[in-house]
Amino acid sequence: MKAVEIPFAPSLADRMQRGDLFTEKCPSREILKHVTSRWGVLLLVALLSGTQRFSDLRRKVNGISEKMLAQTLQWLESDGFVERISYPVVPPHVEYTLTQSGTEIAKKVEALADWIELNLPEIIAAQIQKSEQ
Amino acid sequence: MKAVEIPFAPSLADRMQRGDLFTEKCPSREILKHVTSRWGVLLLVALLSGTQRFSDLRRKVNGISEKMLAQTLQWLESDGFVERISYPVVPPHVEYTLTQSGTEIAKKVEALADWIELNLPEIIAAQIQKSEQ
DNA sequence: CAGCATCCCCCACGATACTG
DNA sequence: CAGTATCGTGGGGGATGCTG
Repeated sequence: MKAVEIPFAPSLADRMQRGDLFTEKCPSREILKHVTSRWGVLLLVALLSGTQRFSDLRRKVNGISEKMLAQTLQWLESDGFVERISYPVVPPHVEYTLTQSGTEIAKKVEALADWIELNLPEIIAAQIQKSEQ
Repeated sequence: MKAVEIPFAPSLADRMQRGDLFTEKCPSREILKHVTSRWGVLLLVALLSGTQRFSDLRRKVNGISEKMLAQTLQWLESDGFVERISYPVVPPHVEYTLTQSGTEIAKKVEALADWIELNLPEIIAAQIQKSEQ
């Protein structure tokens, strides 16, 4: 477990003028990386359906490997977006649930994903047009 | 220039039950990859401020290399999110602008980024708490 | 100024095998 | 079932140098 680094607090002024996001080593970029990662996006959206087990998620998110599932869930858990509940039984039974803040951010991510799915036809059409000109 | 692949059309039924996003090789995942890529996010948000030149963007998005700037802009252009306008002068003058659909998706991305910046204190606090327990 | 070409590195990720 | 450990690869991405 890597130690948490000292957070640097951006001034309110910085935040007002559209943020420190554009700054290197801004802590937000790290969170953003977890959330917008290839599997982070899909897991957050998947978890909006409610509490699910490890194997449920593995089945639902097509193409994810066990390694990346475990790792991404750990990222999201460490950011406080996902709560992991392990029942001491055999065979093991572990459940994953979105926290309050996890639900909030998942909805933002879902809005993005939904927009893309909805507008996919036009996007593809634009690509084809470009390739033909 | 790579040929555009034949788009496969997901059935409406699939779309209704929360999408083909969970399917491997879904075209949406590719778009999502461009948009949520490390630099894609930042460029989209940066371009919400209006038309900007290559070097403007390079300065604004701290830490990006010329290579990744050019490459990411090409991704976004090929998806129809960014329009590239090149003026035939020397020295070269090239401008980048969000298209209509680019503006829409950029706003979704911005909403996500803003949420993170706003809630960063709580997120960091949650991380610290976890590391101490 | 706005790139493209080239080289190179690192790590995200997949595949496989093993465990409590 | 729900993971860890290990190994190998691809490509994301940086640095540098060259052009119109």
